[in-house]
Amino acid sequence: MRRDHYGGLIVVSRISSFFSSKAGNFRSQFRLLCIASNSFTTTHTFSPLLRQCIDERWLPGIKTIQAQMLKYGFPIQLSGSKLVDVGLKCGEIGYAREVFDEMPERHIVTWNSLIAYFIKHRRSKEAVEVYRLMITSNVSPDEYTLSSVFKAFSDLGFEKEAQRSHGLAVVLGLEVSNVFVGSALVDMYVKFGKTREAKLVLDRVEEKDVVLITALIVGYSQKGEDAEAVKAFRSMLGEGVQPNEYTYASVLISCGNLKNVSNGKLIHGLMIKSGFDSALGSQTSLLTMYLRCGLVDDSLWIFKCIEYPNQVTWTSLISGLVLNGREEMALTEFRKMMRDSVKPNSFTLSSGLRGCSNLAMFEEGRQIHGIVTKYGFDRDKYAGSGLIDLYGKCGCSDMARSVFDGLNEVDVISVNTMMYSYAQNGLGREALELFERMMNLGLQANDVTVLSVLLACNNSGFVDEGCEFFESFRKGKVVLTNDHYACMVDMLGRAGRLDEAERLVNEVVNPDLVLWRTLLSACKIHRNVEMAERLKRKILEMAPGDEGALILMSNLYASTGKWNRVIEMKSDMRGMKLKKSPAMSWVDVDRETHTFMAGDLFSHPNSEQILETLEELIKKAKKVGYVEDKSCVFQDMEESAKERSLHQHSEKLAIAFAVWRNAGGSIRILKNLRVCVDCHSWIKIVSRVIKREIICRDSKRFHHFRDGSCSCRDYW
DNA sequence: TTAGGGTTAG
Repeated sequence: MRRDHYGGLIVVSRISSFFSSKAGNFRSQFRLLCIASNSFTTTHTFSPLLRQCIDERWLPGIKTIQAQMLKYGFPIQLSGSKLVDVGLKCGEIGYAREVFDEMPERHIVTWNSLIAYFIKHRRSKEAVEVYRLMITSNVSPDEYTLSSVFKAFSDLGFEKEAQRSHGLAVVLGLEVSNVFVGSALVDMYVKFGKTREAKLVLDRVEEKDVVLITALIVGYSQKGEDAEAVKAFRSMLGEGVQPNEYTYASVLISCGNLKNVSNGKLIHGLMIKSGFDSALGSQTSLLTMYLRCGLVDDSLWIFKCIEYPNQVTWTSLISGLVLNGREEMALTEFRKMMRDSVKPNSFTLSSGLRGCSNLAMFEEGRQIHGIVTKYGFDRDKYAGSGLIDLYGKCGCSDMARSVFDGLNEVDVISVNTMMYSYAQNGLGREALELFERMMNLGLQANDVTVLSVLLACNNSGFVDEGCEFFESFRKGKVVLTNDHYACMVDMLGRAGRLDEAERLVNEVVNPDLVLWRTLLSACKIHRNVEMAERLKRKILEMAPGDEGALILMSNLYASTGKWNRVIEMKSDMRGMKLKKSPAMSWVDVDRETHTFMAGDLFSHPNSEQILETLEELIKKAKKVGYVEDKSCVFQDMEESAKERSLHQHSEKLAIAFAVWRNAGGSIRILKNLRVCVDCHSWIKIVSRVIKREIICRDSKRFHHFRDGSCSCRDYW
């Protein structure tokens, strides 16, 4: 390059030829010029270069020129707006802010750009600070400012300030005339949970568009005002506004919550027609809708059509399958997701864990715990609650507690889960201590809290305490449901306070079958035939042929020796084609689940060994005092046959199998019905004989058998 | 040169 005192101009002309060239080329030439030429000495040289750098939003170039200009003492007369703009676009917020702060006057666009940058990067506090500075500098915000800043207010929960700015938007006429401002306001009120206000804003906006209406639908959907969401969707169609993938995504969730398949299918059709059925977000909602409506097959078909399911899609599938009682399939899908290298998040993990806890799959759950740890969700409240639930439902309250103590945030749900775990495992005192702590923390109790407290009292036999709690809950904020009453009825009923229990049922506005059946089962325990018959009539009026009631009656007649009535009941049941569901037990040995059915002695491949071991165990148990309790046999048969029938209960078979396989550790049994008195006393003795803990989860609660006694203290 | 909405959970 030629250097003379005209050098600057020569450089300029050369540079001009670079203007049309591509960015990369320009930049490398620029660097060369910086190194090779000391001709950057006139403003003529700087200006075009600077313009090019700005056009290319190339901050390092700008900075170099600025440094040069400073070096040669040229005044910097640059447009601050441009520099801020370039700074923001290059992500150099420090630089942009520096320039911004030095500007004596700022264009409104510059204010807006800075606010928008902070909001985009979720730095709401700084956005609001700039906005406040704007107001105190007497710069009037415009539609761009307001449509941005409302998001920051909702993010920070600044309701009062938000209302003042809303007032400003009204004064400026922007609330009505600018749909961006309107949408931002709707979105903000939705995030504050104020759908009524959001709707009022929407109604005032002159020209409604898809985003505005969708924001409101989202609000309704997220707040559980699902019927309103569907209504808003309909009126949107009526007004001729075309929904898009976001709209479909939200309204479908509401259809799912309403279990309104017909609407859901209609909307599915609209989606296909308008071509929005291939967007992942709306596909995921479609999947969720079908799952919440219980149409598992349809949802699997939808899932199959999704080419690249993401984390959310997988989670939706897994949680939906668990919701529909398809835990095994949910876990298979969970494993498939991991194989496809899609990372789970805390939602996914908690869904997977719930699948395990429903089936008390301890080993499988432990493996997911490993994944929870691997991805760093150990202290997360969602995954954590899943773990607490798992360990609670597997009978390991200690492990549940250690997860609970490690959480980085305790909320109502995690405390509830922990309390419920204690309650199920008969650790009532621990549950109540936690309840007290929760009150001290100022956490608001909800319906699950109330249920956990009552269940804790029920399962631990704290009847008087339970009644006291119940009375105070009645005066509290939580609306009591039939479930709460059922728990109390069970508690009073089991304690033999049948009249009180019946009075309580009569106090309920809409007593359901569960309540009456609970009372009936208390009659069975206390062998109150007269009251039971009265209740049976009532239940059969409500639900002719109710299986639960008939079985309870038949067992009650059997336990009071009224065999003729038993035969009558059984033939009635046969007439109605009702069959008692078979008693089943499941036991996990070496990560495999084995199923046993009462009375089924031959279908297991190891039947011979199982029966041998069982005989051995019964013999040993008898030596230390086990005597069959034949009152548990609800069939009229000879005494020896009764004994045989008792020996064939599914949990006895399952335990014998586990003992034969001699896998270490505790024996974990899951049962579909409740444990009978005979098995209960037998297992107590066996736990001492074999010196192993046996944990049995029946349909209602846990029994931890250890060294001859059970955690339920024989009260269940 | 500046602006708005979604899908998964206990």
